[in-house]
Amino acid sequence: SEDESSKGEPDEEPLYVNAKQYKRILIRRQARAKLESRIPKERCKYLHESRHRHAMNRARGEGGRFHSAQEKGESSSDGGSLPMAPSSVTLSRGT
Amino acid sequence: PTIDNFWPNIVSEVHGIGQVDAKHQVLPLARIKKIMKLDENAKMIAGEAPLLFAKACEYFIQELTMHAWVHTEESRRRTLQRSDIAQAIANYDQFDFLIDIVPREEIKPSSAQK
Amino acid sequence: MSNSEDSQQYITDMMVKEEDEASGDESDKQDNGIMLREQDRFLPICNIIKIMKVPVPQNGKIAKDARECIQECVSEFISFISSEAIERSVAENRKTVNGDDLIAAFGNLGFDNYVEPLQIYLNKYRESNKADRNLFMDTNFAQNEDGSTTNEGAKP
DNA sequence: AGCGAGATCGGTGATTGGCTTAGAA
DNA sequence: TTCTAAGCCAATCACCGATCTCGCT
Repeated sequence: SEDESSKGEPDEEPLYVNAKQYKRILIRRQARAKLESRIPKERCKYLHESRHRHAMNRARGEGGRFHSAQEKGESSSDGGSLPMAPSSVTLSRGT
Repeated sequence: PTIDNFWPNIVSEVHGIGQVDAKHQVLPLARIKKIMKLDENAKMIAGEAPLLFAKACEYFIQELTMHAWVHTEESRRRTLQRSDIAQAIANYDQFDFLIDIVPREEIKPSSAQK
Repeated sequence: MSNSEDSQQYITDMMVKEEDEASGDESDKQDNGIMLREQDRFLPICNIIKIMKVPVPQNGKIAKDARECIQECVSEFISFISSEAIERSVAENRKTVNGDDLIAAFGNLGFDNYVEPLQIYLNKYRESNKADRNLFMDTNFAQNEDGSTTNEGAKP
């Protein structure tokens, strides 16, 4: 029950492709093969180390969301660390 | 907003443009040019080429996503996933050039195939 | 000094040059030239997502796999059309790929739907550039000897 | 003349993860 | 039902666009 028609190409086409694209598909296949050695086989977890660290160090709300303005310094002797009690608290996002 | 009205809407949209706003494109022109230069035959590239591609890529992304979403709905899902795109590519011969990028076997089982 | 390199990335950002692969080889090693990063091969994922959300209903979701799939498809789209357009420019002994090469490539590869809107867009872009150039050169002379103002709507 | 590659620069939006829960399975 | 994974926030900094010089046609 398998019958990939034969040849030995990377991915076998379903017998017919768009006639206007066929030749270019083959040319592109060769071009990509030349580039293949320079392409990492898998995607990185993140693109930039600095941005990763920035995201990790950012102030976050209770729901894991990024939150604005957690003070940079942290030398407050005050025990209350909550930014302020707003009139309304975390609102669940209705979808 | 249907597939049949997609290109007619695009055409009337371009007519509505007064002056082409080269800045503030949705897609970065420098990145498009960089991708074009990956071709070993590429020598010089006119400034208008990345601009045309920026527009064309918007159309392409919208059209492919729109075709894929049809299959998302057919499967009674609300999350578009990779297999929907594979289906969309298999069902429209203008997407044949993506056959190596998203091979046929990526189509999830028990789905019709034209 | 505080720059600690992590194992996943290749090189930070300074000292990255660009590829230039010479010739003559199809066997893959590990680094035949310089490794390409995702930023070199793909358009930003954020911009892709924004465009994908347009034809999808407001409450619809998009899987991560699907975003990255479209991202790869777009790059192949660019390379596919470019390849055809470049070949046409070479065939006409030009060193520069221009918009007409691209539009011809769209037509030849079966993307007939793209031709009309892109042609209109290209014409408007060239007109805008000419208009801006003339305005800049003239600056003070608001003289219109030409009068062939093919402009349509003025932009307030 | 005009037009594009390459380098430099400064301004800015893409990148980014923890928690909730929609929704795939 | 179980439990994976998409959306949600906004601050930094890599990259994009603007601008220049220098080359080509």
